[in-house]
Amino acid sequence: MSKYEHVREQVLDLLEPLAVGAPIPAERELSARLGVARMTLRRAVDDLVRDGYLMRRQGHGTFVAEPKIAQRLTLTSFSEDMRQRGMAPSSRTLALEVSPAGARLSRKLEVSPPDLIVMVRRLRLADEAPMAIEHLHVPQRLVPGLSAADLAEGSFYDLLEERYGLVVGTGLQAIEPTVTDAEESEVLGVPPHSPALLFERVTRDEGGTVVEFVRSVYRGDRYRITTELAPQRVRPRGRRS
Amino acid sequence: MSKYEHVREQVLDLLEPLAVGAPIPAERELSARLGVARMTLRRAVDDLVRDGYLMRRQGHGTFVAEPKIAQRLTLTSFSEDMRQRGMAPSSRTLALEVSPAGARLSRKLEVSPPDLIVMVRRLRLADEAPMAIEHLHVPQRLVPGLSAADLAEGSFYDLLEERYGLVVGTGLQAIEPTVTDAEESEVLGVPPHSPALLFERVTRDEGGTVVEFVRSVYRGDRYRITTELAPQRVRPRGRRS
DNA sequence: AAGTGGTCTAGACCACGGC
DNA sequence: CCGTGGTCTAGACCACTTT
Repeated sequence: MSKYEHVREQVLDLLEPLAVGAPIPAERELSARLGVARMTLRRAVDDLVRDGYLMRRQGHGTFVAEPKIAQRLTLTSFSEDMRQRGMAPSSRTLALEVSPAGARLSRKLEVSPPDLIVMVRRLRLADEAPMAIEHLHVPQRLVPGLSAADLAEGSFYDLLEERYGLVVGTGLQAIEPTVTDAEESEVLGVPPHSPALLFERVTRDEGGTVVEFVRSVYRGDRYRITTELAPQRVRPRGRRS
Repeated sequence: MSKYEHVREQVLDLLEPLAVGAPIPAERELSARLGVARMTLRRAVDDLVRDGYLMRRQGHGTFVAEPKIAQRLTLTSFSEDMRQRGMAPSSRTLALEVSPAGARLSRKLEVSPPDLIVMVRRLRLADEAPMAIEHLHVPQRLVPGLSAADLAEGSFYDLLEERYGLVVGTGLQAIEPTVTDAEESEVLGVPPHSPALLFERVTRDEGGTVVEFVRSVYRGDRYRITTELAPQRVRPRGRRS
């Protein structure tokens, strides 16, 4: 772990017991206390400010920020997402089968069409009420021995890391509006043709290998996306390809 | 303009003629050439990497990145958003009226209920085809003399800055799925009850004053959100309020 | 071994806010 | 005025990749 990451953890520990709005020690003092250069401390604090833990006021000080109203759109599992929203996540596996990828899936997963894919259909619940239907696709080669029981509890990403050594790196996600079809309405317990959000996500590990393709339908009446927007700083411009 | 911002502009100029994948000069050389410390150059390059213009490979070099597949969810105007998507934005004002804020709007805009609000209903087009309906609400005090003609062309944010000296700072946006009602379907030219995205945004200037509340309905068949997701680095934890 | 980006330092000066 | 965060410097060493 780099020094500034370590400092970030220390500052998190320091601000934890503080009330919202309370100041943390001045940068010069804190860097001395932690035994690092001020630049190193600032790098850590920069991160915490970006993540909404702290707020700076020039010429005044650095303060504990309001608890995040809006979490950033970040690469997180359903489980973690729900916990951040203050709900208890759970899951019910509706189907699990293994079959060849085929044309469309093989492109998404960057494998050969005949390669075997584990396909899982899961109902996702928050506080015991249906929240989303998830279609998960993972190349079988990456997760040998994966069973329905493995998916019953806990985060899939944690499982990937702990059992298979796959650390999630980046993801590309598309979001569009849709309405539920008859089957989705039934499973989610909403009227037919209810507004819903369709998520499609391709996730890669740290090495760039595609580890999953997920297609999820979220109930529109229970799920909304809230984001805090920053102004874009860089002037827009065209670029050659 | 700070030095590193100036450096960022210079680096942008430098990489503009380069093809995707081409390397830019090494950091030590480039910082010398631009007459700044390496740390200052790095701060500028950090920004450009975060914004997807450049890509670093440790021990190898820094390279011109692929044109962004996914723009970040950033505080940008409709005009800019459409240009980034490669379409030509335009606008048609459907209605403009001034009336008291009332209970709900006064909360959103953080003004008194009797305060006058400029309310604008606009059809937003991309490549001459309807894309969204926008309901814009701005306290009249902030934009005296605003007329429908002002909104016909150009970005509203540019207008705010140039004529009224209001620089957009942060925004809080909520996104949820919906279906078009009869009137929206008519104006947007889509079948009734088509999937659509509902955006609600509250925007503040740099001083924290609310400058606008916008409620927009986007066609689901023409508009999708694509985001690149980064793993969350900071451990999640509870915090007192 | 040489060259690259990644991190860290100790210090300087500037800009801003409150007293 | 003083203390705060904001920026910038010149140099050092580390980690990684390629030759």
